[in-house]
Amino acid sequence: MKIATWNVNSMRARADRVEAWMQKADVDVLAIQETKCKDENFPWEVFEHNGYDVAHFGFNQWNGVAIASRVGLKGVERTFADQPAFGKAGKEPVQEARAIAATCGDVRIWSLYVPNGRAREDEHMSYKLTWLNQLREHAESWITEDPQAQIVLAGDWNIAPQDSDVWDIDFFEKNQMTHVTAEERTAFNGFLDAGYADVVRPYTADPGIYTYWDYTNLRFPKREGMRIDFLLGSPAVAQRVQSAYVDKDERRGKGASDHTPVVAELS
DNA sequence: ATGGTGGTGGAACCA
Repeated sequence: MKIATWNVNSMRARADRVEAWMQKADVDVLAIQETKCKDENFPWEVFEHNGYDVAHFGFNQWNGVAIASRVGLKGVERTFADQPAFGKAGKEPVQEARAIAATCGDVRIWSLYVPNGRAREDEHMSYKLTWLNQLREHAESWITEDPQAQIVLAGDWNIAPQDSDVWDIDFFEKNQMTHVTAEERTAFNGFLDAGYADVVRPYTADPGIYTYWDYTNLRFPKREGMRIDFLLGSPAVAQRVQSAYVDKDERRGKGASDHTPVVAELS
């Protein structure tokens, strides 16, 4: 069973590339982030024509997550319990379209788009940390209650957990950038402490393997990327992993997303 | 070449 996660940065703009990639990669399940559309604009046919069921969750041009599967798609859940809401001053806080789950085959998959903290002192940073902590509490309880549970937390985590996950940690510290702070890393490591494992890193341990390159500043040709997209597996999933890779080719050429697909194959 | 983005929606915001 082949599982992938991919922040496509607009499902409409990326429809052809997503279709071609799914055919090439032959994945069974694809967790998608940043669809940037509502249901009425979602390109359902891209998936249906290729034999996939798909569930989407999106309100507008912001965020948006989906799961496509050709091994079943049951128990679709939108937002996790008590998912923190965000609202600008004077506006009603809303639970954003950042989490959708489905059971595909025998695995519970979450497609997650973790909030971007924007800046170290920004109110979005505390939102991000709270959001992650709330999710972690649930994720921890799922495997505490059932140690055999097969769960994959897939998505754009907007965190570089290790210094080697960015092209130059000194640049990030000097410019007070996000994604690398102790608070963000602690939030991410909470999932590892709870028993989840990054099932891709063991197969992609070489330096310079990233999943995201900013469109600006020629980051891709300069090889200045970040590893921020992860497949975290519960213990029962982790022991099934046979191989994994990051598809850097998908970042090349005209019309690429700024993120690459990240893939793991389970027995 | 001292700059160099892309998506959405139709200006400004987001990443």
